Amino acid sequence: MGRAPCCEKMGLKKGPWTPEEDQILINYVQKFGHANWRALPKQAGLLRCGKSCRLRWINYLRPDIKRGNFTAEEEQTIINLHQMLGNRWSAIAARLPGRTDNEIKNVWHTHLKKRLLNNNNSNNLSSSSSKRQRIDDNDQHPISTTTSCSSSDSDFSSVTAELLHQNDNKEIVVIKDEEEEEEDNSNNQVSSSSARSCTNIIIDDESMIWPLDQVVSSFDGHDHHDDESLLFVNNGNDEYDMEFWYDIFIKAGGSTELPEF
DNA sequence: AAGTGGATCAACCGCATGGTT
DNA sequence: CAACCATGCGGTTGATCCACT
Repeated sequence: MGRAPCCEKMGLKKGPWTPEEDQILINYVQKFGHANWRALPKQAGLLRCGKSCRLRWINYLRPDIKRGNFTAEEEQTIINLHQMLGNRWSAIAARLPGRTDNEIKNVWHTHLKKRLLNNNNSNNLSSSSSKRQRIDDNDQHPISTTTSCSSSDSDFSSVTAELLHQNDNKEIVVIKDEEEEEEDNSNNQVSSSSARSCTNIIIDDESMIWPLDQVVSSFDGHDHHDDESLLFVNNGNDEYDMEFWYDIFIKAGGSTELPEF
């Protein structure tokens, strides 16, 4: 579709912002707001494209931006949220007041990712089966700990969500619905509308379907053959709404159960 | 002091998405 | 319904800093 070319006009400035430019942008936004980023630079007298102005404002000039290093609590929150949401930096930033998606993304790539890698290197898991190997092929930093939560939300009564394993863009979440445990669990169908109908199904990043018992036991070393669990993998393509899982996690007070790394 | 390489982070780029005409 | 437009998002880049040799 017709995507508007950005900064197509010659003469628009690029690169680092000067204090003067910052001040012009701040003054303009404080006076007139930023209803139209595209028109803003022209009206404010800036030789920048609207996109650049927006980014500068959002990531640096906004009055509610928090400055300084991330606290240990913030870092742990990022780690937990990344487990639940993957690389959804804006979603993570929305839950960290004063922090921007760009900042969080940078912190993740420069600090947290490495820290997890180091910790996991000293905590290596040995692969034991071909199916396990298949899943771990792209797994650069598996997290061997388990994060659990439960929810008493009326819509999802007695739901327990357990993050079994996470790697780059894949989360494996076991959902135990006590109400549905008594229902038929032979339903081997995948539904994009609700993971509750994904009984005993796992989808990996190539949309392959694996038997629940083989996959789960390969991760935690236990036989889940009789589990009436729902196994769910987010493959990072937005087929499933990880916000849903995050909400369950938060409602259950999951943030207090931080995995040890 | 100069050179080098890794770490950091602000900014850019391209694509996706949703709203409007 | 299609085309257009504005904005948001995530990945990537490149300038700068800093420690080390």
